[in-house]
Amino acid sequence: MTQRLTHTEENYLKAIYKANEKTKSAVNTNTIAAYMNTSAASVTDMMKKLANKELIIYERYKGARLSPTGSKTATSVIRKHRLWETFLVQKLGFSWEEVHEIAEELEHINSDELITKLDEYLGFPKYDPHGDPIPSADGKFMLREQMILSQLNIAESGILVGVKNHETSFLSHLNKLNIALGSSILIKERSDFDKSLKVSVSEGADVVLTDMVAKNLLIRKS
Amino acid sequence: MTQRLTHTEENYLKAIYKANEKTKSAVNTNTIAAYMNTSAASVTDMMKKLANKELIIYERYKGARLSPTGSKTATSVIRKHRLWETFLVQKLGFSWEEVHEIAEELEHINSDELITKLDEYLGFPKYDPHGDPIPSADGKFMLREQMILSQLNIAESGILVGVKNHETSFLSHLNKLNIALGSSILIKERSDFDKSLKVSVSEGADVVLTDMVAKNLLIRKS
DNA sequence: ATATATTTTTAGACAAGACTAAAAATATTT
DNA sequence: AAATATTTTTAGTCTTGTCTAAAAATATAT
Repeated sequence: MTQRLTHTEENYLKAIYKANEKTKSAVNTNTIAAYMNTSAASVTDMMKKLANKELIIYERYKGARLSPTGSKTATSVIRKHRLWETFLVQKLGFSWEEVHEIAEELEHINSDELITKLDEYLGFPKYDPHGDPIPSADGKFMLREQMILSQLNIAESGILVGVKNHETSFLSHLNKLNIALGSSILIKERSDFDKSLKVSVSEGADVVLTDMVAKNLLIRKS
Repeated sequence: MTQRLTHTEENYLKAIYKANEKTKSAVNTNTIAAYMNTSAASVTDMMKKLANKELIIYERYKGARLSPTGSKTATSVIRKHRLWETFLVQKLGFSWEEVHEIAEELEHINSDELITKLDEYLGFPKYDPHGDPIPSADGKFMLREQMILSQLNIAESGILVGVKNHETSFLSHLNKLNIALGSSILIKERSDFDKSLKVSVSEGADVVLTDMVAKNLLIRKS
């Protein structure tokens, strides 16, 4: 008896889910407000509604955490988002920095059958175009061994499997550097001064990555 | 400078467009209320809002008609609906009676680029899975020569190019009779009593169609 | 052409999701 | 531990889209 939720309710659940991934404990009102780009007062209002619907466990002044139902809903929305992003890139030819906004709308389309068929059509992908894991229908994520590029030593190399930052500007920056999912990155030098790296990408020309960039690249050691 | 509209506003515009297709003149409040499955009072409220935004021309007690902008918006929503229906059937393998509801949601996704790419991906289809014409980006419909099956005489035949009724029950009925878009239908007998037809479908076994069914089948004479 | 019926609009309310400003609770300093 | 700062909640409004009941306009029938 999954109740039908509004887009806004679904987005709040997603925000709590994502905030909780990082902090682990109950999520603050202000944190949610930042995620949702709204006021703390609005968040409090919504927390009461979601608690009433038993989607979250909420205690005044203590923050919120997802109930089992709420968690299921949140992962289902994330699943839909990531499957749609995969569709947009793999089938329609969008670039990875163009798909987030559109998927933000598509993720709220309400049809289990649609998602089942889309998943099949895409060949049951396990990762989306940014390398994020796509949860299965029952909410399980396929985990993988990964580390941050900055943790590699000189002469070590890795395959890019994901990015931590999804901003258009960051992704476009990677495009310009010819860095994409699957690229092989070999560390050649590290500056003692600012930790910037000289790397070669897929056996090609050398490029310089600031530490800020390197910290946002997830690789599998190779 | 196309303003961003709510789903509801878009649905009202679509309703006015469709009602106007039939009646040609300004559309009554009650007619719109029936299309939207809401009260006349709500319609009046919305008419004021849409008139304020210059999407319709509205006169109290006289009804509404679309402005050029309103008409453009309505056709764009219809274009999106029909492209998505085509996607659902051709790519995801849905049956023609399953796609309307899902497309009712998808038609409100807001991205011109998405629709351009989807159109291309589908091979620029001119008709959707029910045989309805898909308007081009500039709002033009591809018309075709067609007539209603009931107008055929004995021994004449036609190719099914569209259906006038989109209800699930009607479409499932056609499925059972093995009638689909492209089927060739040959009239063999007509009952004087109730106008029911004995026809053969694509050179196959004979089936009986009630007049109610025959009136909803659009064919190209063959 | 007057009475009756129908259609449409107005008036007043409500729920959802948001806001601002002020009050209350909790955290952090000194 | 008192004073100050921060966070969170409450109170009161607003907008959107809806509703019902009553009033006004238009259409139909006698």
